[in-house]
Amino acid sequence: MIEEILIKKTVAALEKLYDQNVDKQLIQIQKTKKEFEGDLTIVVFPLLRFSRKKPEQTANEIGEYLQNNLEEIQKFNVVKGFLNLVISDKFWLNFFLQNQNKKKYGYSEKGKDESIVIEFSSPNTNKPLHLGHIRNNLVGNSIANILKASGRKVQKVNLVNDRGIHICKSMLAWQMWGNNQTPEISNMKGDKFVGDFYVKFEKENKKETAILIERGVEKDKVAQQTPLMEKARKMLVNWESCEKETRELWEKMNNWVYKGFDKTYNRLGINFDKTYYESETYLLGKEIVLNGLKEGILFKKDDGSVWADLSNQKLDEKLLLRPDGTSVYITQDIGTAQLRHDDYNADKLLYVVGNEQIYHFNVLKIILEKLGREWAENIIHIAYGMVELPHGKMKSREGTVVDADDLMNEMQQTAKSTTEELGKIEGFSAAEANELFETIGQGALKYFILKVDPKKNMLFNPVESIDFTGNTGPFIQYTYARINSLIRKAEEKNITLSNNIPGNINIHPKEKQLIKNLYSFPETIQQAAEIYSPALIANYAFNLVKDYNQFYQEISILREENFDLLNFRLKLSEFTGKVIKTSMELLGIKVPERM
RNA sequence: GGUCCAGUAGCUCAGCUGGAUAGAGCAGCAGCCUUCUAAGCUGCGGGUCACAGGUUCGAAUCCUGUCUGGAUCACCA
Repeated sequence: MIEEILIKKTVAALEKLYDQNVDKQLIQIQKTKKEFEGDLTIVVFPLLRFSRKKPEQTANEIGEYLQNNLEEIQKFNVVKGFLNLVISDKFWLNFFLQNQNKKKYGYSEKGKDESIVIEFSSPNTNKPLHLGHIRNNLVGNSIANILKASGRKVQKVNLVNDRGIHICKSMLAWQMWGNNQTPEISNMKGDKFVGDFYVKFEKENKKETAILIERGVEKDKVAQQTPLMEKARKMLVNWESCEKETRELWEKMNNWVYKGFDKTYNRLGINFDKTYYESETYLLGKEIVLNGLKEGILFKKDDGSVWADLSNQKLDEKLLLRPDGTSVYITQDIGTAQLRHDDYNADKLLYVVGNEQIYHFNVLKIILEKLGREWAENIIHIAYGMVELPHGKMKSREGTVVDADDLMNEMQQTAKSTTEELGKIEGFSAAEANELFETIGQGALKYFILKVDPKKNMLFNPVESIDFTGNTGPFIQYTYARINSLIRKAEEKNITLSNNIPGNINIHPKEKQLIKNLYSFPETIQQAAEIYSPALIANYAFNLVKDYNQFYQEISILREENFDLLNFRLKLSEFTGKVIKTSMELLGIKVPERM
């Protein structure tokens, strides 16, 4: 890396010029701002105390030294305390030659010593997937891709919340009001079918709640005391004691849901190396909790419930087992974490889970540590922000939930009408056209979500949010297709590309800008991997594409008569296309050959 | 009330461990297709970086306080 070389040489310069031994941490190198001449800039302010001279003079002296001692430095200029260095064309061309034909340029082995298990998606089997899940899936999947590209060993796992009181609610509702209907008979997607019964339960339970309130029962206790809730709790006890009828119903309904989920996952392009089910891990959690009780780490209350005392950590007490012995969310998470650790013994256990569960993961880590699990410190909660709608949060009760399948359909439809309006599907078969609409629709949706920092809450406006121009997925896809078209045209003209690019060709500023962009791709991937941020990749792709379009618009390629220049520009386009494709792959977005 | 997160252009968002005159896109206005895909390119207007202090040669960035919004503190997950 040129930056590292520069840092070393700058340290040497300070030694030579001022007889000072300077920590390389103090050497600040940044990309030169566009309005100044240069490629890289050294900020000399922090070095003044070593030179004991004015900023301009210090910068000039260091610049002089670097130019004389580094062949990569062609020239330099000084603006205030900024030493702007112009890197020689030869260096950029050299980089270009060495990397243009790499299959997976940008990928590295840097992180190969680290193994990671990443959990994301984690659906409940009582509701269909919605926009919030989409963000979770896209972020999780993309982070997994990025980590892999950075060289780390990655296992993607899903954890299905397939048991618990909430699941019993939809089961109970189906039992009571289902009339033996099935998704097949009602011609519905299985997850939607089951989800409707969950809603039905909540509705009926609300009615019962209202009645109890009328009778004067305390408001905050009512929700737990309705006849329906009692039945649901009883069902959960039955389930945990493996009562046959309950288990059969449970399996039947969950299978409906899985069929539905599979369709959604497929369409989103999401898959996992392993799927955990809480029904298979909660017993382990229970066992760990009971052992903790035996060892006196946990304690039991008079009603038989089991708790962890976290007052030493300035937290409250935390329930781990209900009085009837059934387990709660965190109990199963304890079991799941243990199992996952046993299965993989990974260096890091990542959980992509919404930021509303930050407290939950803090507590989980603390309890695991209390229970003597040293690996608990390897648990990292990647807390992503909520997706908000113009009216605020999504609320199922108010019918403002944006359904995942519906949204994808709408995206495809919008892609279709926009594409047709632009008259871009000449020569496409119906199947090809449909595939293109899907690619563009998915690209728009995925990019829209992934371009924002995962940590932050984001706003999704169903009517306005998704554009196809500007900083969008389709714009990036379009540029890729454009490059492809260019390469095709070159082939039609029987132009044979050559790897041989003379070192003395004149590089246009727009071309250099592009090369610099390509140069920074690998470090961008590393950075994105370190901070778990697909947004970095998205922004990178947008910048790259923007610069390419400027180059494309300003410089003629196929009309260039000098073969070396023609060849170089085509090669540069090809390389750029490859990097666009790779970065979009990291985001889980496909690029079309034509659009 | 405690804890955590956020507040940057009319709107949606970038701005990495402090560095140059705070950037994109959308929306608005004005240009560019007989020439490589106009889902593009060029230009214009648009800002008290919530507010007030502090640290620093230098603060949107770090610290403190205030205001505003959100999350969380469940025998829901």
